[in-house]
Amino acid sequence: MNDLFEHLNQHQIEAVKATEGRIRVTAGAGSGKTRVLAHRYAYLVNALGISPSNILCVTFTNKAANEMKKRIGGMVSAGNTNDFVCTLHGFCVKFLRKEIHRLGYPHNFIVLDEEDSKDLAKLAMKEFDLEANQITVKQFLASIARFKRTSPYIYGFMLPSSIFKTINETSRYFQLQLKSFALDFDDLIYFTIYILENYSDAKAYWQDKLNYIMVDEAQDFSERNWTLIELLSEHHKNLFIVGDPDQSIYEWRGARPELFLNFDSDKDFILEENYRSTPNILEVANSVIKNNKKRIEKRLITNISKGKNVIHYHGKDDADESDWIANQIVQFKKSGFAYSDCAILYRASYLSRSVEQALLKKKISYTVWGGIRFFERKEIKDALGYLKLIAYYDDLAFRRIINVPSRKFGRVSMEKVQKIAEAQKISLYDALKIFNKESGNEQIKAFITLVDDMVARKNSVSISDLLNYVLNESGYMNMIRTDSDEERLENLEELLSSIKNYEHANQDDEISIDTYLQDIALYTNADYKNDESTVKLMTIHQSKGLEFPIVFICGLTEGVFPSHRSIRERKGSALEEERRLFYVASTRAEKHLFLTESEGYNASSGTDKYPSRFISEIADNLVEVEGNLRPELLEGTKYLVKSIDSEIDPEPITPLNVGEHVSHMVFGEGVVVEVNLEEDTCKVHFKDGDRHIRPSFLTPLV
DNA sequence: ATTTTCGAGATTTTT
DNA sequence: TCTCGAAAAT
Repeated sequence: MNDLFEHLNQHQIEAVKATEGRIRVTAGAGSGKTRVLAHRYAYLVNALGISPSNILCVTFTNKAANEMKKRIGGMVSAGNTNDFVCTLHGFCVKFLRKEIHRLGYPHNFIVLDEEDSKDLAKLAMKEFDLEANQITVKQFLASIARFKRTSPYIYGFMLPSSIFKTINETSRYFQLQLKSFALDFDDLIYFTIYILENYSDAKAYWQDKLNYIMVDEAQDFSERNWTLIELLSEHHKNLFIVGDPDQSIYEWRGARPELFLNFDSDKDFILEENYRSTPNILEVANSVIKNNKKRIEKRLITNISKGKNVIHYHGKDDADESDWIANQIVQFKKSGFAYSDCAILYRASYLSRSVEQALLKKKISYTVWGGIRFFERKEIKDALGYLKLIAYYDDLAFRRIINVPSRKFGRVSMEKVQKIAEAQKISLYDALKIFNKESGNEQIKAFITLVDDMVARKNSVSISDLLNYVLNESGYMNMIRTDSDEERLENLEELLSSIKNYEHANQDDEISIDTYLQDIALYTNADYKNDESTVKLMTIHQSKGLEFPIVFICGLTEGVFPSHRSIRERKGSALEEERRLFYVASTRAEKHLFLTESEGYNASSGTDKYPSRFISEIADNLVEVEGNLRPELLEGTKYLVKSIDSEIDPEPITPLNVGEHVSHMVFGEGVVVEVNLEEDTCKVHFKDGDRHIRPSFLTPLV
């Protein structure tokens, strides 16, 4: 039993042993919080005899859940299923499969991912002529989310006329959702809360069942997440939360780190000892994060020896920056590191491109983590669309694949079928059968025969065989093959083999297309593609919770990281979040940390590129500069920061004219040669060349 | 009249 | 790389 505590320090052991009551653990980066959670879980099971079915362990991502399961699996004797080690959304799905019948929904309701929601939104908007010119799909979905947050809409879901007095695009969106019994991510949380609050027997059952609840990354919880978790722990009151406000990087999505700070705890633990990074790296992280005003002071200490300097490389353009990174990796490889020891982190996914090119050139094998997430890939969604159509006659799946591959069934045919479906209140697929009798073509006829055939056989054939057959017979495989799109073909192969794995792993249970689709409903990542011998490329958000011996943070350009959107947001909270993002990124590194950026022209902000303000926030003696970093570039950053800060009021509109003489703080005097009002930039001829500059950065010369 | 193809434009972060 | 709108192809 004691070996359970062997690899823990005193604070960690105390936290693990504090099982009863409301416990809060504030754990800095690299202080071993996952380890504490896993050990606590094992302690509950092995030492106290609690059954895993009475423990809920909530993680933030599916990846983290899998990681946690693996760790726990190594400590808890086999046979103890840990069903409730999952994301909060994952728990809600499990909960709702059992309980949603109370609201008149079938247990096999569909979960909409973001793209599905977008498709639905587009449909609803189109019907009311609200296409992109008025509001974007994103804005429309945001308004739906707002509506769901503020209205008792679940009641309205069941009786749509009672809540929507007028028929509009919003009510239509709800109607479409209801027709497919489809829940989006928000619905999962809200429906669960609704059932717990309104059905006392369900509430009694679940509150009694969940003896112990643990939450990882609790600083990323939204208000509704807290409502739910408090509701679930109301009876036993054993709630153990772990988090780090400095690593809150999801406020844009509704995370409320202050609720973690305000948590009403019986006992508090603080883990400050860092086991991951060298002091050099920690000091860099600390010297940036301390610029945040909204923060509790926390000091990370470490016993690791000093280590190598953090290096800032300044490239002359983004290709140069990427090449430099690739060269460093080659050097590390020569000195005995593996490619998998290296990670390249960036603010936005599009930044991976130039890095990828450089790695390809040097023949360095790499994996882009979740760049395009596996289950969001077109071909995977199409393949699953065929399965969904067979399993549920799902309308959304129908729309997706009816003309893929082409069956001469375009917009006009779709409208006709939709009319039939609407008039008779039947699914689109049933409507297609009626449509087919009147004006169907050969291909549509063959499609119907195929689907009907598959529906008849769906319970007697294995899922993998069925999918394989459908993809071949429908001509989908042929389409991909004639495109000779190797990657898509491989992805489909991978999907098939993952289904085979699934069938193998669950061979004792009764499995069907239905259960399979339900089980993968929340999976957006392909976690099984974990290649040991490749450099990892990922966004900083995706890197959370991971660690690597060697980390490159690239694209550290003002306007990219921090992004110009958060800079523009006047409240400053967005900028503080960017800073926390930098903190997360830099504390991923164990031994070596590299910060890279480059000169050039930034198309999205319409100006030249300057080093990120975060670099200038680092104390001078902490970084070593490589590359030709001209001092005026750092001045440019300072100027950029200052002028945006002073831009509190809407900038005065004094349009510049072509030919006007202007002066710029860094580039000196010049002449305006072009004015672009739409992009709010102008091209100025300076003595050392032409540059695009925002008018507000120029002073007219009299 | 419909469907398909082709080229231009745009990209934060995720359950 | 993917999405969307306009011209070409059926």
